[in-house]
Amino acid sequence: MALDIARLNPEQQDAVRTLKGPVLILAGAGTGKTTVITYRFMNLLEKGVHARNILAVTFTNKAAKEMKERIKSQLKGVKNRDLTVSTFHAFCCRVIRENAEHLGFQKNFGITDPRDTIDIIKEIVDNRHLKNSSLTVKDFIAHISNAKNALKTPDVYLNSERQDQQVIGQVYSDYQAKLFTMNMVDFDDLLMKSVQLFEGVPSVLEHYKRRFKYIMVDEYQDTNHCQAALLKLLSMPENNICVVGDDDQSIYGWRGADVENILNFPNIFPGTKVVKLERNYRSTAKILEAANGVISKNRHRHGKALRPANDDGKKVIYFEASDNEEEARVVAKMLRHYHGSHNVAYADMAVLYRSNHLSRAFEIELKKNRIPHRIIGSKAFYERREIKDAIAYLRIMVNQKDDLALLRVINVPTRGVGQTTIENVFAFAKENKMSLFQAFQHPTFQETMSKKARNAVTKFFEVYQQFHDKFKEDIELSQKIHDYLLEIGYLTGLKRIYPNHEEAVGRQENVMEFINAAASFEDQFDDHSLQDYMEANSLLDDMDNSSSDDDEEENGVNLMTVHASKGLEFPVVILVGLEQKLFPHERSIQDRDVDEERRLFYVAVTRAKHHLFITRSKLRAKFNMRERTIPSQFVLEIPEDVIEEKRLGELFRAASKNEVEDQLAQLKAMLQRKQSGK
DNA sequence: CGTGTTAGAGTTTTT
DNA sequence: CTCTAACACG
Repeated sequence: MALDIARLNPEQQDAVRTLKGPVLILAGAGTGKTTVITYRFMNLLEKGVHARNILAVTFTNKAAKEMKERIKSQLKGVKNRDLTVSTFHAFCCRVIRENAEHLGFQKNFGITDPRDTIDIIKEIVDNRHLKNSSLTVKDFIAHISNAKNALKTPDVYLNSERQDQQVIGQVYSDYQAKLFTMNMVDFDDLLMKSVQLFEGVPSVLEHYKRRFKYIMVDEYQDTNHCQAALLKLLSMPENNICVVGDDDQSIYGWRGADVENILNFPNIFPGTKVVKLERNYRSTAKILEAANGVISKNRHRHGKALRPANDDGKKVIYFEASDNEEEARVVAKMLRHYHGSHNVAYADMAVLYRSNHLSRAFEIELKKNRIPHRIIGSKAFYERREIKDAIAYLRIMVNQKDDLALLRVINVPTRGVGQTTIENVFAFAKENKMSLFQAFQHPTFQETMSKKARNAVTKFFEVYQQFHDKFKEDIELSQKIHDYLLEIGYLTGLKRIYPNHEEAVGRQENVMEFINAAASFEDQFDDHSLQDYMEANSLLDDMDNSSSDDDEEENGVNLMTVHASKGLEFPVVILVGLEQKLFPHERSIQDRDVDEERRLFYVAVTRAKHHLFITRSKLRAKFNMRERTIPSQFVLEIPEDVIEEKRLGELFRAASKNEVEDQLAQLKAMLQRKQSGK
């Protein structure tokens, strides 16, 4: 099928047609960025470039998946195996795994979850008696992460003249040592070690350069120093690199993203062709005027304005609730109103908030009103204790050096391995420089254990060994996981861990759901390897909660943070909690970096296609208290002629027929619930 | 060794 | 309010 480039506007065509050399596409929100990047990919294929030689990098799994699907639907001949469209982290993970030996790691290394990092740093702070240092565990973690993003090794800190830097260096270096002995890496390591690998082993770099002759990067404004370095290494000297981004949507500065990467791109890659996409096909003119008006308050921009392709549309509506209960009630009512009177599907509406904890109030209210909804980005499922336990059981199966995982499961359910045994095994492992896994099985150590503990541990490792072999067999992965968790006593043990019958059943269902997720992974990727499944799990991003394929939820209102909404669009957007100290967030005000918050607000506003409804609560619940609030400065920055404040009575016109029917259905549902409840 | 209770602390955003 | 860590008891 020929590519229909003619339907693109001139700037878009220009971007799609420029295939050689460095290209910077400055694409405002809703200007057809994804279309351009996908078309350009396909144009490369059409001009004879092999799919194998193209690398496309995105930030989220969802974006990667979407792009892959768009390409595959247009070009049937492309094989999945040849397409490299992945996130930075997934790509780097692959690179490191393929070259683990160069870094001294075993190929089956694991990826820490953030909780592991906390535990490790805590222990280090303890050992080094840094409890009273001015830096908290959190601070150390942040410093280490920033260091990695900036490609700084522990030595840089250890060699510093400043004492506080040296302390960070010590913790950093201990942390790396600990990860190494556990054969694990963290998120930032994936990126940093890839760069170190490319810099340190030219033949490896050469290999990937030969493979990936054309590179495309989405959301380039969100790259950090490390990622930029990686791309430069890979693309030099031909520099067939095309990056797409929008400096006005740079919202990950706190994570090390450096807007300078996109601002300076033409200087780093001389001869860059710059294409600006400003024509917005998404939103109404009024919504764009609101967005443009607010973002123009920022300095230090590339400078562009969104030009509307659509009609004026409605004004932005602003509402001040007296307290958060009322805010939630009004939002629910508004959703119903749009659904009933404007015929908008619930799935086409989104409730956006600055921080996660605000979601709760709306969740409760929507449940009460029986409005179908889903919360995107709550990793809550994976945070559940029983899921973490199940994962730990699998982690130790993949990587025997994973002390943290073993520690987590050795006594879950309780097997008689108590604190004394744990302390002893730690000491023994340390003395003999071995992993806990080895120590537990060492005859000398086993003699020191109580009979009860010894029997339990022996049984544990017997089952372990049995399944260690079995996992190599080519049987259905989900089946193997199920049997393993059953045999080792975890599935049945849940009843003992949670004496409350109902709770035990609920937890068990969750674990079963987790096992089912493995089945759908198998179907999707035709992959029965436990290691690959675990890797996919670790690299899951919050948008990727496919675990709930509930129809109710799939077709429901979308609740998410503004960060999570980037890249998405909705006919109706409800933006809540627009209060000073909440949005912009208190910390950004202290740090005098309100600009990034303003960009975040800009992102939120530009998600809306037709209707934008903004709320604030005059009283905001905080812990147990209620605090008086001030309207967000951003609301005041919206040009007056495109926003109107409404009072409670003015919000809803006479209810339409649809709406009445809707409410009737809701009443019926409530009645039924009451009856069945009694 | 295992479990239950209580005091205390904490809410930004995430690959 | 909610989640966690420390502690005391059986």
